[in-house]
Amino acid sequence: MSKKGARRHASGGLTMADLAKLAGVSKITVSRALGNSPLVNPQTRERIQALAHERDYKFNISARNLRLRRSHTVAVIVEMKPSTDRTMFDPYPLVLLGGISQELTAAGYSVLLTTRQGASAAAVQAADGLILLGQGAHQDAVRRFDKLNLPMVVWGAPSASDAHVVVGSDNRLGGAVVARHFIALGRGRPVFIGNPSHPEIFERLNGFIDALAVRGIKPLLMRRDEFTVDSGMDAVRSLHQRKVGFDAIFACNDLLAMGAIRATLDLGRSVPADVSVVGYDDMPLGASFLPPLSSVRQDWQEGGMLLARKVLALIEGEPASPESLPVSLIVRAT
Amino acid sequence: MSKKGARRHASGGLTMADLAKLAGVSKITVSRALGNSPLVNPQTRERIQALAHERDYKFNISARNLRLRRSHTVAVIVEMKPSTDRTMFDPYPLVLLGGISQELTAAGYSVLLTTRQGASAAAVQAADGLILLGQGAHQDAVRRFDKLNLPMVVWGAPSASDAHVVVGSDNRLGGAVVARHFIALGRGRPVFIGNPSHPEIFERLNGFIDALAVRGIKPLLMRRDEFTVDSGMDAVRSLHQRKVGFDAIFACNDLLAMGAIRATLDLGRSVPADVSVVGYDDMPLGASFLPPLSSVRQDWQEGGMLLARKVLALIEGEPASPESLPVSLIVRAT
DNA sequence: ACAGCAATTGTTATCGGTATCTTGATACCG
DNA sequence: CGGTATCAAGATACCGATAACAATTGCTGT
Repeated sequence: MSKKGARRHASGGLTMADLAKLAGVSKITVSRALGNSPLVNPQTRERIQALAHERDYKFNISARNLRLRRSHTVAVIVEMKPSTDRTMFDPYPLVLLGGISQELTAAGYSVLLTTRQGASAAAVQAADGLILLGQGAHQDAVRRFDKLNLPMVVWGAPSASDAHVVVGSDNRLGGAVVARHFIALGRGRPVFIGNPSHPEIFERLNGFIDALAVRGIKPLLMRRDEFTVDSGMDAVRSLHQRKVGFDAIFACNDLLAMGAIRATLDLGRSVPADVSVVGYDDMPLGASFLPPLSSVRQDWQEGGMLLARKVLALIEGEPASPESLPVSLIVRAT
Repeated sequence: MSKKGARRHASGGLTMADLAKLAGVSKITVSRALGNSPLVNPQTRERIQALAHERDYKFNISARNLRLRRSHTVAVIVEMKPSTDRTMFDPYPLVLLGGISQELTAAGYSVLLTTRQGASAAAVQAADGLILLGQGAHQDAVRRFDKLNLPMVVWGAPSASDAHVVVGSDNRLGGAVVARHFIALGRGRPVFIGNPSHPEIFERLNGFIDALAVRGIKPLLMRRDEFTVDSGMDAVRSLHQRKVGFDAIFACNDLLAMGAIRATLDLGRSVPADVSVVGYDDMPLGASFLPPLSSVRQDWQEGGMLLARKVLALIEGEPASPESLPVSLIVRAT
């Protein structure tokens, strides 16, 4: 019973040696023909390629990998807990993945997707390079993968202390852009909603604070750990209960922003007349929200592609440097 | 310049032969020790494992794969166009992936993520099995992968004609459940919004129609290709312009449902007093929508795990049959 | 006519593991 | 005490591709 399935895979196909025998040449000639090497006669090449196609010959990648000592594979390690984790349900990592995948594929590489736990599962070691996604990446995880001694690129907020190539969008700029927007609108009592224990969000907060400081404005920090609509509503209600005045809200995520707007409206105040609100991530839904949400947009797709290009560079032995991607403020109705 | 990076990867580590020399045994003994084979003396095993750890020995997966003719890898092929494609920006495939990944990892397998274009990129051939995600999967793509002759499982709507193992959530049931909900509410003029050229959505529509037919009710089909809020609003406005009466809406996606609700409210009608609305997918945001959205929930996580289990079964040569996952109607305020 | 060169193809070794078959040593049995 | 069972470890032969080097052929130039 277990034979059938296994055998189909195991010895289903011909090898180069088989093809060689069929074509009356040696294996190496077959190898060269299939690899489009200039070392074979064009006619021979044609003949062998045709034969290979006809007989449905399939490459044995493992053999090639072994011989070439290269797998043409990059492992992408994602923080992906099955629990109620943010990362897992957000569409963004997927877009990031899309960018990575697109770029790697174009370069003839494959993507080995792994979770942190699964990363021990051997196969990662066969990769030519590593990409780390997920906010926790900076702390302990990085070290574990460091010692694999593979070309590695990390997505996140760069910190002075790390020695690896970090690519991320410019969160500090994101915060600053919003701050300047508020200043331009003449807002003087801004609130920041979010969880600054995430390095990326910490950066947003810092950019926000610093840019506001230019005008002597100090924002209020409403720490909220969840990235949900409810959490955003709760934050604003809590402000109200404490009778704290505010005329602008920077939520570090669009869902929080939506919640904040809703709670603000519920309290009888107008958005944007009384309170300006800006979110982060510019999720597709934001444009259809009522009122249409202003938000900071990150180019995830491009981020993924950049990550991919950096690993590829490292794999080729070329240098690669950390890089921050610009973000843009999309001003809508709020 | 290109040497440094390449070399680091290529010949950085020791081989079993090296370890063997160091330990004064033969390489096969090392192999056994590291593989926890009962064929070595426990003491020897300890000693070798300690040595391996100390010297930071790294397995060469390619070599093992070649010898064992197994890669312990499953390729997941995703429809992931960089264009404005639905799949790419939806969080659901990621959840599906999460389920797959979790289950495969637990079984000691890795996930090779590939897009359709990239699927030609060699590495797929090295996989022990295949999982196809993405709505287009049924048509042409399947055949291409069929001839790889690998254990394969497809996510989607089962159709009588296909010969492969299809796993999906029970879309027909999803439609039926909504129909019964409307019937129970006494609604007699239901509308379906969505794009039935997707096989999965076609099923939802059919389930909806059939279950309504029991009461002699015929729903109106508002075909809309985009899965967006705007598209949902547009559908309802169009109904209104054409002066079509309706008292219930089944949108094949939550965003469409939200748009439909908004447009309905804009037109001065009440939800749910005048019009009942049910969406599909039960996205997290739905619960926070105003009014909280009723929706059909699919268990994507479980779906992913099921897909994984089926391929694993096939890989082991065991039989596997198509399967539909139950869905559940989450009744909220609409 | 023969060295010299280019174009093709072949021979051999090797990548780093593991399966199979043997061998050596020790223990156990009647 | 001879013979067999048991355990531990080694020798050898692969898995299927490719690199390095070698060999063959035909053609060129002087």
